[in-house]
Amino acid sequence: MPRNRAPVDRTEKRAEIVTAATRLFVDDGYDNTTMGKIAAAAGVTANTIYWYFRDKDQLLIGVLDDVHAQTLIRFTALGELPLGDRILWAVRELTGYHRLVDTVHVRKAQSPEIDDWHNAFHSTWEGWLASNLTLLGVSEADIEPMTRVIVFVIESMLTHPNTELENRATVDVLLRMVDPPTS
Amino acid sequence: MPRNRAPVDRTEKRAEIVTAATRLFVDDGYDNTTMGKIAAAAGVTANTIYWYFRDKDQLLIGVLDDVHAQTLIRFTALGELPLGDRILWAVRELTGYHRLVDTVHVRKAQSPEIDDWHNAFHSTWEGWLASNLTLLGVSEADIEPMTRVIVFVIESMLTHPNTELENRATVDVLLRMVDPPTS
DNA sequence: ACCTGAACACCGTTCAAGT
DNA sequence: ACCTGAACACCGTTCAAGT
Repeated sequence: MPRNRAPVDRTEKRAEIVTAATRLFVDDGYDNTTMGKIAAAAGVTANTIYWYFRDKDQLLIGVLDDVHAQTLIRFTALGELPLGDRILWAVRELTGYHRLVDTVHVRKAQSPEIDDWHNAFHSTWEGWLASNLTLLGVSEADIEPMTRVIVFVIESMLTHPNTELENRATVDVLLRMVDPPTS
Repeated sequence: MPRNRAPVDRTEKRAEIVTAATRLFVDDGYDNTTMGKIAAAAGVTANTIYWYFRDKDQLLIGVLDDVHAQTLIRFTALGELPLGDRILWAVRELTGYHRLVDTVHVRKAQSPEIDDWHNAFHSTWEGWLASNLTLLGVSEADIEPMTRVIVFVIESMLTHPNTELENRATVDVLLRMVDPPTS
């Protein structure tokens, strides 16, 4: 019996649970998804999930990490694009996950781990945006508030779905903050 | 026995339940607040609440209507102020209700009535903002997306608490969209 | 009309017991 | 180490019964 047999199985089983939970959290929402449904979709019983995750919130973090990692990979694979196009790409890519966004905002008040995850999420994207704004010549003092505004608008665009045309218009007026039209 | 005795009592009892629910939803969150706790705080048993509200979501709507109505009254009582100051006032006033905001965003997917309430809320404030932007000379085509951006940022400011100084800076750069600095 | 005690169906989580 | 059946505590909601 090879020494890495068990660990590999464990990783695979964990991944199956995360995959099942992701689909259910995304489609039906966190509250409507019972541990029993997730377990059934992963081919185990509800209490087995607790061998892999401390509780339902830790499973949520597993889902968030997975979704975020995959999004980061695709985001990095994007070629050079103007800031507005990158933002629209991210909105298009993440709109399907709007229920996860709302759930994180509710549950970060209950779970320190989800609060940490949420803070790290904001740090990651605010850091990326800040360096972009610097490159675009935004003054030092404006970087922080502008970064906040842009992240806020992106998050809200996810949770308040609009048409592609409306999103384009939203991002256009938003970036006029950064790069005012030379009238 | 006066004919309006019962209706008056009913209104008062309903108000007591709403008051109790408001405090608990705001302080502890919707999920952590059981019907039993609300009932105890209002001096009844849990099932009595169902005589006044169809279910927990309808009680949430009762709470939202109450909080929103009171906020509207205070908002109207505000004197003439620049747009930025009015926005900061609203943020200051509503920050304490950030858990309600997040809860509405999660539950509007489950309850058509809460979805309706949320849409009406956005309509009210986007309408008010749109007329303000028109007065400030914003072009017809920009009104709608700018209104969206401002409402999005206000909502996110509530759910991502910052210092008063940070909020001031956020609103300043935000309104540069509306009124670009004459450089 | 209004209120209650008791019950129902369900859910997240635990635990003793198996392999 | 991994998994399960059974149980526990709890919750939103219902209902028959009272006044």
